[in-house]
Amino acid sequence: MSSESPHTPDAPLTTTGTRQVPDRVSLDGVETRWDDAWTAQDLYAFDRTATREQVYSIDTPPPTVSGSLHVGHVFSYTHTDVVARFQRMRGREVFYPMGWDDNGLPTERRVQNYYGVRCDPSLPYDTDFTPPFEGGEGKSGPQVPVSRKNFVELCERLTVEDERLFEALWRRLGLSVDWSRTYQTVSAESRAVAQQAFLRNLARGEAYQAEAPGLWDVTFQTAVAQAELEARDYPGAFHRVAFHGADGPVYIETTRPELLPACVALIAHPDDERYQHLFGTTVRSPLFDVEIPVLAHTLAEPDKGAGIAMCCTFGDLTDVQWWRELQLPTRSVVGRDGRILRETPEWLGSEEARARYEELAGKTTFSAREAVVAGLRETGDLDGEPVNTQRKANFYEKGDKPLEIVTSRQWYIRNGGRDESLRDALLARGAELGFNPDFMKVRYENWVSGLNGDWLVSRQRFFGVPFPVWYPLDQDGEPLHDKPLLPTEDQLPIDPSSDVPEGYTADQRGVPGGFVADPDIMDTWATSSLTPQIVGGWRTDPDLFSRVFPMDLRPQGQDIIRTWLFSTVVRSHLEHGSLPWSSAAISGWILDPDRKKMSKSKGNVVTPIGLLEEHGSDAVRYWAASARLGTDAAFEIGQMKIGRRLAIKVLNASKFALSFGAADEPLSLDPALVTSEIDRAMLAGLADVVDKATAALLAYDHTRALELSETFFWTFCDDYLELVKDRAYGDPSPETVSARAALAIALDVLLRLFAPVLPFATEEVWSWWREGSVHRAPWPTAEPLRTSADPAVVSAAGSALAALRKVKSEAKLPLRTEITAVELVVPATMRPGVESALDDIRAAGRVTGTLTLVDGDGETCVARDAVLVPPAPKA
RNA sequence: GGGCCUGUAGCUCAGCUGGUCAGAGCGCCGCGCUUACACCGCGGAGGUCGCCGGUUCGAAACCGGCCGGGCCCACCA
Repeated sequence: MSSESPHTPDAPLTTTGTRQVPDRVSLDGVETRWDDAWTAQDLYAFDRTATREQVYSIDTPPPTVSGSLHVGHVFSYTHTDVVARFQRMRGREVFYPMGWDDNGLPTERRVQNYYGVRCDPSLPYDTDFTPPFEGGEGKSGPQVPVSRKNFVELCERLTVEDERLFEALWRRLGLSVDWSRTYQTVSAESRAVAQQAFLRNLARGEAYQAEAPGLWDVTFQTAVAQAELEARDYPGAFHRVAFHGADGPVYIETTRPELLPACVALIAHPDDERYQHLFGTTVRSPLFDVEIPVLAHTLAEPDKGAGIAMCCTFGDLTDVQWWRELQLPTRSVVGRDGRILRETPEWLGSEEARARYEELAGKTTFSAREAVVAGLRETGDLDGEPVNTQRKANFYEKGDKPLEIVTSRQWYIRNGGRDESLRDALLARGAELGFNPDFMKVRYENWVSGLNGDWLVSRQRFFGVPFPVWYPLDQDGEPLHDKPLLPTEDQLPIDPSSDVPEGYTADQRGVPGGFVADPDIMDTWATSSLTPQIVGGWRTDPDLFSRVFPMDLRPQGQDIIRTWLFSTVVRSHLEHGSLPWSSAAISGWILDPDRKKMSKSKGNVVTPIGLLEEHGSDAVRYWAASARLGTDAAFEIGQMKIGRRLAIKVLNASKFALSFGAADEPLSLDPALVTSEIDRAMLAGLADVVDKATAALLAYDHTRALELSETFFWTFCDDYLELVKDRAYGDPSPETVSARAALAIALDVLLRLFAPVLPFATEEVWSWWREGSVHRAPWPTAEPLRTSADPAVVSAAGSALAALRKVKSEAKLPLRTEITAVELVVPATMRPGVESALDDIRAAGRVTGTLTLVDGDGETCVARDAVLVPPAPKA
């Protein structure tokens, strides 16, 4: 438990013991070694006695387990882990769980194929069910129907294996998740939370049922919500069709002639001169001979098509609006299977029309269109030939056929789409939420402002969280939808298709006077929108919930702001009257080298585990941490190599800095021992870095923090370390002690600065000379490092050293070449710094003779008239 | 059509609210096994800061327009 690792922010900087630095350092095997150690220590376990003020809670996105993790996941989850580690070191008790999303279409399909089963909610639960096979791929063979409960059990069985692999990857990546706190979106607890939240929405009138036209996917045979729409190009053709008016034909243009029998009006703009004389009159439709009114509505656009539109029930969302606002009749002809309804409608105007219809009945819209067009040709009502066009059609994001609009009974949750005051309240929530980067906020605002209806939460699928609702059946066996039977909260979760409502017996299911289950399941976002409640124990552990909610951070991708982020805000607003979290961190995409979004399409997929094995986890994390939030990043192996180099440099520089003095002699971290000017200047510079890096991390700018630390570190290695190493080697004198203490203090701080990004390398070094874990060590503060010295002393001395090195480099001589005499031209601003570090400069530059300082006015030091004595060739 | 982001050395990117910058790393060229590191070190070359105007004493940075890239909404007659 965490109590073993004190992490007070004010821990003294004076502890140390003996050192055990390996002769050869390496990153090989650090990932598994430290993951094992951290697990054994329960290093990242959440201490639930912490108060809300002490806690930093993260609403981690649950990855879909039936897919596979890709580089983009590694990228964005690293961002979150950097935040988690930083906050933990700052002394916050970090609540960092991991969820698995196993509730959705991808899992449903995978289970079907893997076990050769198909969910049929009407079946009873079979306690001894054994699937026909395991490990199936593809869709071969018949599928055995099983009850929903059996299906869910199979799902849970299969996903356990996926989850194990996912966890192994996350552990190797070094995510500091509390692995005792995982959740599944399909678990009983998740289902119970989803059902309870729904029942509360229902009780407060925020959830309601309505029979209304809505977008419908004919392949999946389910209703689809606005947030799941995708507009895609779809080939179509304009057909110019004649309606028969009293004064001759009225031509309209349509891309959906098969909807002709569903036509309820012709509509033109009220100001359109061409149609003034027709408003208020009627025409008759071709082929089907129905009397159709000609009406005016401002939504009709005079420059589109013929300027007068055929309104059908329903061709598109504009039709729905006209139908509603002009109170038009309903004449549906497309069924839920996407085919023309088999029953011949009664509104058709003649025997001939009925015959025409019967030819269409049962056909797909595509075939029906061909038949209607043929009919129009025959009667001469098609003017000219169809003109091909590219139009946009709405698709379900997972579907491949354009959506139809059909009337159905569905559940909705209010989200401001039809209610201005709720919309304003949700916009205010968005304004209250700290988006990182902040421009992501406008995506939220645009989406909420553009909502045109409430949130459709019911889906006509089988696998998912069922609505906890039954309906009584009247004496005719018809369900009474307005008198739902509901379970109590303590009965949850329930499956209405196998559980029985209070006051009924199982044999009354489906019989007149009995009851029937609501057949639908909830939208996957209806569960996902409750991740804070699921993981925080809202239903079963109010004490925990009060300590973690409202949470601190929601990390996620920008593509699901309109879905996951928004729906979570809606649920929290309705249930708790607050935001679900105070901040959101939005990660960008990973682009492949061609600047395309890295997708799962073959060719540009790199398996994450392969990356981690090849480059090391710290290296991959470094690449991820080098990209700002909200910005797309290139998949760059080069950046990982730089990260690996940095991690190895940390190892080597640390080994060196710890090598001075006897290994069994404690190293002091007391700043009071640091007396030499350049040492004090180095620490002063480090103090600035600590301040700026801390501020950057608090602002969710991990990139800037890393850059600051890294830049300092390389200068520290290349200049400072070179300058002081001779002094540090010496016999203990105040100057030697100063150098050693400064090195130890700087190392101690640098390791902690790098710990969030390079958890393995820093922990490795920490273990050589410190107790406990660097990841529970306090985040460094600037105060103990602050001195009166000017950080510029280090750069001045560095410039002087560079000048001496350059002389040797240009003479093509080794750096250990001695300089017996040299003039150093020093800019006035650097003079004090160079003078104060002169002994170190001489030592590092191997200046054994005279070194004369001359005033100069450049920006760097320049060495001239150097007398070089090359080292004797090696024997 | 509306909105957001973006265009800086061959590559990946820094350049915070206009006045040391034209920068870093990679790559490239040259040199060097220096008692931490050759999974390294040192030195060097490389750019009209997309284009055109404007504001200003001064713009890569601010404003307008254009061009190019990415994304989100709207567009189904």
